[in-house]
Parts: sequence; C-alpha cells; structure tokens
Amino acid sequence: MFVHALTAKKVRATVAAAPEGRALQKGQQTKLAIVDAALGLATQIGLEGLSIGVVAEVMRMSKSGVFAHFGSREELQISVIREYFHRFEQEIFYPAMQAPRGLARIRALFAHWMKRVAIEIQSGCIFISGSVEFDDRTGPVRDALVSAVQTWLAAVRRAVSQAKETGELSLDADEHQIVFEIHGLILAIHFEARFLKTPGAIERAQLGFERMLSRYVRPSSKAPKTRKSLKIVKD
Amino acid sequence: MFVHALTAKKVRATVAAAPEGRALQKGQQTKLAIVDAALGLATQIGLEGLSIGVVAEVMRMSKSGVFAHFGSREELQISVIREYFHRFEQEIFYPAMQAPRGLARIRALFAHWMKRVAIEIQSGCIFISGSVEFDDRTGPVRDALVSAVQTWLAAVRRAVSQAKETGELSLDADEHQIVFEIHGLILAIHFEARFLKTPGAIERAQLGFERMLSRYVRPSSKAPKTRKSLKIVKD
DNA sequence: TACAAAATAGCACGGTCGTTCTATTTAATG
DNA sequence: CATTAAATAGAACGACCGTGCTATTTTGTA
Repeated sequence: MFVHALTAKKVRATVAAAPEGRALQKGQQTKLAIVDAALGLATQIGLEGLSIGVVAEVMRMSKSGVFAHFGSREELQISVIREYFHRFEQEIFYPAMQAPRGLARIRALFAHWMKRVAIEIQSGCIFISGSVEFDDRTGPVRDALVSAVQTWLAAVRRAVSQAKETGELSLDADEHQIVFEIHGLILAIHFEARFLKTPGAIERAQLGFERMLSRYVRPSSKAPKTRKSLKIVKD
Repeated sequence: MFVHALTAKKVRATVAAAPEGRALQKGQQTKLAIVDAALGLATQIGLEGLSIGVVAEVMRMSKSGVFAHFGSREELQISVIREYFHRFEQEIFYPAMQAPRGLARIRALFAHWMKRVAIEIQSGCIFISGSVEFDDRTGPVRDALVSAVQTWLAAVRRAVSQAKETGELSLDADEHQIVFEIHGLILAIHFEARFLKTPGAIERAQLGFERMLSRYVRPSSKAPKTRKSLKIVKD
C-alpha cells in the first residue's frame, strides 16, 4: 500500500523517488511514460477497461515489455491510481492551500476542484468510474482507490472544520454533512454533463455550493477583518 | 427503441405484452426469467460485466439457448435496462403518484427513491453504473440508458414544477436546479455508502434534501389549508 | 571496449468472450 | 396422434485477455 500525504507540511515530491540528483534510469522513465499513457486510457474507459495490450499498442511496445514493469495488471492499475491522486494533489490541493484557512480555503478547494471537473467532463475521473467498478469487490486495487478517495475527502473536511475554528462557519456546521453535499454536487456534474450531456451543470453545482455554504456562514464574519487576525490559533 | 410512460394516465402494464388473456408461451416466460436473472447480475457487476455465459450458468441453460432469445448481447442489455426502468416505475413513481400534487408528492418521490436506494446500497443501480460505463460511448445501449434516466428525471422535475403551481414552492425555485441537487444527494449515497462503506449516508441525504427544499418553501403555505383547495387549476 | 545487468521482444498457454451453424429436443396445433 | 414450429443444446470460430518462459537487444559501468 502507499501512504498519502495531502498535508501542507512536508511536501515531498513523489516524482523524485530516485536517488538524489541522479537522472532517472531508462527503465524508470519509460515506466512513467507507461503510467501516463495508462492513466489517459483509464480516465476514458475505466480501470477495468484498461488492458495491457492496448497500453502496449499506445506505447508502441510489446505486451511483455509493458508487463515486465509491473508484474501484474493490478500493479499497473494501482500505479495509475497513485499517479491520478498525485495530480489531484498538485492541481487542486496544493494550490488551494495558498488560500488562508477558513472560508477562503474552502472556496479555493471547491473552485480548483470544479476547474478540474470541467476538464473531466471530457476525459473522465477514475475515482468516480472506479467507485462503481470496485464497489463490491475486494483486493489491493480497491484498497488503493478507497485510500486515495478517503484521503482527499478528509482533506476537504479538514478545511471545513478549520473554517469553524476561524469563526467563519457556525459551530453547528457538520463537516461530514457539508462535504457529503459538496461531493454530491460534483457527482451530479459528472452524471449530467458527462453522461447525459446536459448543459449548465457546472453553474448549477456552483449555485448549489454557494447556497449550501451560506446556510452555515456566520453573519458576524461578513464584515471582514484582516484574514490573519481572524485565525484562531489552535495549538 | 422503446417509449417510456411515466405518466399517471394510461398505466399500461408492460408485462401483459402477450395477446389478451392468452397465457405466455414457454419461450416468453423463460425470456422473462432470463432478463430477471440478468438484471440481478447487472446490478451487481454492471451492464458491461454482464456476460451471456454467466447468465446461462445462472439459468442452467446453454449459452446458445440464452443467446437465441435476444440475438445479441446488446439486446439483452437493453432488455435489462427496460426491465429495471419498469421496476423503477412500479416501486417509486406510481406509489408516489398517490400523494397529492405539490410538496407532498415531491416528498413522496424522494422518500420512495430513498427506500429504493437503501436497498441498492447492497445490490447496486444500473443507471449509476451504466452512466460511467457508457458515458463516452455510442450505440443503442447507451441510448436506452439515457432515455430511461431522462424520463425519470423529467418526471421528478414535473413534480417540482407542480409544487410551484400549487403555490407551495416559491416561483423562483428552478426545477432543474432542485432535481440536480436531489440527484447529487442520491449519487453521494451510492458513492459513500456503497463504495466507501461510510455509515450515515442515508440520513445525510435526508437532511440535505429537507434543508435544500426548505429554501424554496413559501411560508404562506405553512399553515395548511386542505390540500385540494390549494391546487391551482392550470388548463 | 568488455561484461553484467536491465529492458524489451517473441511466442505460446489456458481462459473467456460473443457469435454462428447445425442438430436435437420440446411445445403448440391441426 | 402426427406434424410443424419453436426452443434449446452442442461444438466450433476468431478475437482478446493476463501471464510465464525464453531469447535478444539495449543500457550502464568497470
């Protein structure tokens, strides 16, 4: 199994897994290229649809050449999940962490998430497709998927509870409930925009998000003091 | 293609497709049994995972025996979608139509939907799994899926707009927006309960539904007149 | 440059898949 | 009961799948 970071502290670049300074060996960099190609395929046809033969074809390699890098199809799938999660971190989590704790960070997380989803309307999301492919299965691939998703959702929850600490959200706001509803909006986008091709899904999710959130915003925090001074220092 | 009803008027039982009164031929009733078995499989492993061989095994028939009833795997899949939609109608739509137009009917629709979803946490839903399996594909199976889902969502939207007509929902309530958010809650249940095995998803969806709806409920209608007299006769 | 190690290719295996064709059994009908 | 049609079975097909085994090629290094 692999451990997720998703914390602002200790941002260790996963790419630099190779010994310091030394360039990647040939094998390692084609392995990265394979994972990249496989991820591109998996987002479109799903992790289950992913076949070594097709990946090999895309890579213009032999099946066994691709296979040797992973030892099994499951390991390839797990590598793809790992890479997808990594990009999730890079494109959504870390940028949003630039925003100050509290409401601003929640909005930043959602905004970046939406930006990503807008792309995934075309390309697909392996967390969502994986969730229906592996919902009643067991094994390491499912474990990797669940672990990645849980880590991500926990990060969003953390941002919400921090907004309670800063006093911007009322204390009876339940971070589980809020993240549940946000997640629902994202899933609805995928369903309506990607599957049904219904227009306007992005805007509807945006509207739903703002209305849902406004239910918990403490009016006192509406007149903004400086952001820094709003922070409640907790440990 | 097949035409959906989902209207209160002309409730024509799909089962009685055979000539009036005459009992089903042997072939027809085994075909129904096959579709039933295939539906049971498809809800768990998805429409794409559905294989004629496995269906034949469950039915204790030969592959070609099963195949002959449909002529192609796609036709089997479409039959499964048709049957699933039919049960959706029977278990959710028609019961909810017993409730009077307006808020009560919206709540009834959601309540029956939730009851169904609570079961599908274990068994699965082919509308949801199908939506990720066929989101960037073309063909008759996808068409049947989209058609069924659209029909269902349109029925829910109709119930919402009727609640505006009765005056129970404010006129600026957007039925597309409301159904979008309801749909999101349902999808979030599937994701969190069925995939992540997180407890409490049902209750969170219930809470989210009530809070979202309360945003549009006209306070004037809070003191209840008799239901009938509330109706605005339109056409 | 020589040599060891790593990377890749080629091939074959057993398996499952949807589908076709032909034979056989079962059911409906006069 | 006989006859015809419908229903089912059986075997085989080509295709694709993941995987293992054995060359062969390429790479890194002393």
